[in-house]
Amino acid sequence: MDIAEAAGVSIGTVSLAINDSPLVNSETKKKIKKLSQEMGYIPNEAARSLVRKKSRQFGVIIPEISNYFYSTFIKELNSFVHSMNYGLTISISDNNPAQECMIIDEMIRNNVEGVIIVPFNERNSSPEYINKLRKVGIPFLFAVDYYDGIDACHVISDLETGMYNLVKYLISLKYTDIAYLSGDPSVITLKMRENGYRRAVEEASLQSHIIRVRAVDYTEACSVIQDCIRNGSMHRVFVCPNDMMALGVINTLRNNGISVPSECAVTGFDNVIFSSVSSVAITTVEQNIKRIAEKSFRLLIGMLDGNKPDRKEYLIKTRLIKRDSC
Amino acid sequence: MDIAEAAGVSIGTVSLAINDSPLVNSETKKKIKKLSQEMGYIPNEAARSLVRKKSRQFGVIIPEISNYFYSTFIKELNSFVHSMNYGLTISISDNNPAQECMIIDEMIRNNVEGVIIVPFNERNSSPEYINKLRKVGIPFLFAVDYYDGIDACHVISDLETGMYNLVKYLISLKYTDIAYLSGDPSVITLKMRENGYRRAVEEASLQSHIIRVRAVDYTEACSVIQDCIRNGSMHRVFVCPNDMMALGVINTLRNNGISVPSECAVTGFDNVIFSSVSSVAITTVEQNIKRIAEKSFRLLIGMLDGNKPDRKEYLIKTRLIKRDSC
DNA sequence: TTGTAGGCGTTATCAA
DNA sequence: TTGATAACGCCTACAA
Repeated sequence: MDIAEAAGVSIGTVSLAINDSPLVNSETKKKIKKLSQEMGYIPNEAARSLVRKKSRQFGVIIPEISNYFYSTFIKELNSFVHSMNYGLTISISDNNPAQECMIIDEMIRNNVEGVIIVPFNERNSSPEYINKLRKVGIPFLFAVDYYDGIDACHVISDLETGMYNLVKYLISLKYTDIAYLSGDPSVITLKMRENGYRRAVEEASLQSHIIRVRAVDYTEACSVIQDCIRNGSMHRVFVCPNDMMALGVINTLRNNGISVPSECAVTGFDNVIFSSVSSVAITTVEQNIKRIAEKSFRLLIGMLDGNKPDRKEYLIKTRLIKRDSC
Repeated sequence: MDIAEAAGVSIGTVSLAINDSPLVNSETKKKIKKLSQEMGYIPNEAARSLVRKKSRQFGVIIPEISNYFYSTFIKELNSFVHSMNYGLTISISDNNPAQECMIIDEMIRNNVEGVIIVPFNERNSSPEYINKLRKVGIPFLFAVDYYDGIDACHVISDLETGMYNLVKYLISLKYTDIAYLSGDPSVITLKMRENGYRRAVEEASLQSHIIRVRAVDYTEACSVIQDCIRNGSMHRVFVCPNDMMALGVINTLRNNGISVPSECAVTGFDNVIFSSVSSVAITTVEQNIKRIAEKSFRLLIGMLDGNKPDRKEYLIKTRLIKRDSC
């Protein structure tokens, strides 16, 4: 550390000054800070974290990054983490358990102080590798979704109530023939939505129409609706578990000369950007991504201070957004 | 290191074994590996990088993450980096020079071995803080865009040729009244597109119609087209510098009863997902994001081995995607 | 208020 | 083929 000799003090004093210790004379401190500035000194984080046994880094794992929902989550989380003077290590599992396992190891190697895991959207039959985090004493939790069988808390949207309210709203609009495009119900977040639909429809003593789709995406939505049109098995409303599917439904309907919403109503879910960008503004349910990020972060920070979360499940309120597609 | 005593060997031998050194007896190695597995040993990266002076980490800076273009770039880059057994530190500048400056410091502190900078989309009047990287000897380059005045190479799409080819294609379709929605020409990547438009139109001796917009986004596109309709200053084709704007134009036209493409043609740029998701499939120009990521990465890897890039500018070919909006 | 010295977990250089 | 030991750069007692 050449600043030491340049300033004519010992290396220990420099360290104290750099870290703003009150022990060091303010004159000396000023001199050292000025010098270190001039010499472009930048401390070595590896050495620091080695001796302090703290990295001031959090880790977050997401299934994919080129997905507006996840990337927005990252954006929000990133700003919370930075506002507390922590760094955020972002890792992408690519919907792959093996990858996720590797990432966990990586995080441990790098001494992150806490991990937020956003599970991928497929069944993960054996996520027990996640327990490695507990073994080495790194606090962690799930956000947006969770894996069954891991003892950790999770922060997710109250999807069931969200969908329930949406369908209730449809019913209040006097719709009675309401179909739901549902994916694999073994995926928790899809199951929750489906439950909301079911509950609302049953309460109103309406017939439930669940159309199973193989994948909850745009293309699949298009082809399913194409089929419905061919078969004449149309419904007055198509409720979709996400906005991309709603968009697919709308585009397919319109391309077949069926007008939305006058002949056929459609709703989405998530309120990702496309909602406002569609040819007809889509009625949808907004997930409060920022709030999920914030809550996860606060819980994690709390766990660092030894505060165990007081529940296993934290549900974040959703918001019904009424637009023009129904 | 408790593995050492458990295995009855010295700590140095354990280190060798863990790192698969051929110096150590294969029996011993096997025993040590087995033990370290059982004991759940995970090496401390901070200590490692401290002594090796290598972090096996690259850094990438992007302006925002909840943007399909950037997040796709990250996705591609991430997989290249991981395939070479490096880690990728992803940082978000949030379109903020001060933030970008802090990130650079952070990367230096963390000893990353190379940095890829994706500049933000506004003028950066004094990006000289980036030169700190050079001072400490960390190789870096620009991708997707670049800042003037920094001596580094950049890997970007050949946007000018891309736009030129698109407009030539329009001309070959016998369109003659072609307007261009252009943003701030002091932004390099917008300027390049505009130049392409100009060149094609001039070569064909057509009148050029450049409509300046304040921001190159969806809302602005909508309001500009709304104005055109009001003023009766319509054109036969609206060429947009990106797909979101094209979507805005199309939706506004259709909502005003103007059919696309029969009355009015529209084109986009970038080929982000929306292109195929619009009510009418948008003719656009694809940027080869994967190729940009790959080339940037290869150059950076090369620089680690002391290979100076042989040029300052690397242009990646774009691809014209003919669809239904014209 | 400042200097000295030990140690964080690992690798690398010798010597054995 | 292995063991001992000195770094790596920084922080932190404790001593001065």
